[in-house]
Amino acid sequence: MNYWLIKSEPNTYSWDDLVAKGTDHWDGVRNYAARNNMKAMKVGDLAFFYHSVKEKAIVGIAECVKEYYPDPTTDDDRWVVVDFSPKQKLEKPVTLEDIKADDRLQDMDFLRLSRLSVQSVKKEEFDIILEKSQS
DNA sequence: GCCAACGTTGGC
DNA sequence: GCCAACGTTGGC
Repeated sequence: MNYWLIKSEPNTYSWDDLVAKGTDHWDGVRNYAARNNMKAMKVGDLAFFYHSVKEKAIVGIAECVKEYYPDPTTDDDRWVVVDFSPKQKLEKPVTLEDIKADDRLQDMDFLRLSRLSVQSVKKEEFDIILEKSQS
């Protein structure tokens, strides 16, 4: 079981959009590092859903329900998508500020590689953030 | 709205 | 295959 973080601008695609759809593919990734992460995802893996730009907060947890397959939105066979379903909404969003303020989370890819749209999260980091969402 | 970071493109 | 130019993302 692995943990991930996926980012989206809520204006383009929000947590509520995923909830409304039930299950949806995560398309539009055009970055090799992000794609490689998607290829590594397994069914049952969990991903934080982060709203960038305006909210700058993790708002929910999505579960990978289908492993990677070719991106239906392009003919270019380099790109793939995975399917997600909403798993649970966080009681309280965990903001970028919250993450920056926690000494234990300073090494996250999230802080170092702010532009990577699909990134991996360590189990310890996942647990810490989950804990923050409940306090 | 600005600008830094960084990934991608394209000329050589 | 290198590297400069360019475009995009996303925090501030």
